[in-house]
Amino acid sequence: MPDKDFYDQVYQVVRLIPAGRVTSYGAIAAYLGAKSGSRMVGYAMNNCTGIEPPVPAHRVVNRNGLLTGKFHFHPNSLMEEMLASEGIKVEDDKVIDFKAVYWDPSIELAL
DNA sequence: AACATGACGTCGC
DNA sequence: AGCGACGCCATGT
Repeated sequence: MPDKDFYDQVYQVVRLIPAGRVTSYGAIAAYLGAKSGSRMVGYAMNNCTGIEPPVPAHRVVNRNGLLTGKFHFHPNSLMEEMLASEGIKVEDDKVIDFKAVYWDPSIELAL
């Protein structure tokens, strides 16, 4: 699979997400330049399971702060547990105070 | 090479 | 405000 570097880019950014913070697929996509490739980010995450080092995909949610990929985790409840373990409150599969814990790579990593 | 799919996002109704 | 459809780009078959 060529362009695997794209995935690595995504993984790298996700790994840079500080604990207790979350970001959106679109933000990562935009940071990588594929602002319209939000799906690609999610697709990359799909492959993140089983790679090394592990990627904190639980810190990545959709634009609504919804844990869309929650069902993709081994135990579908692991995601919110990990988030809760980092201080992120999750309710009804969505992040509480999303904007408060939001972490935008385009800003935090500020090129 | 073409078709179908996907952990999203945005526009339209 | 809630639901449906289209668009984008890369991957796999």
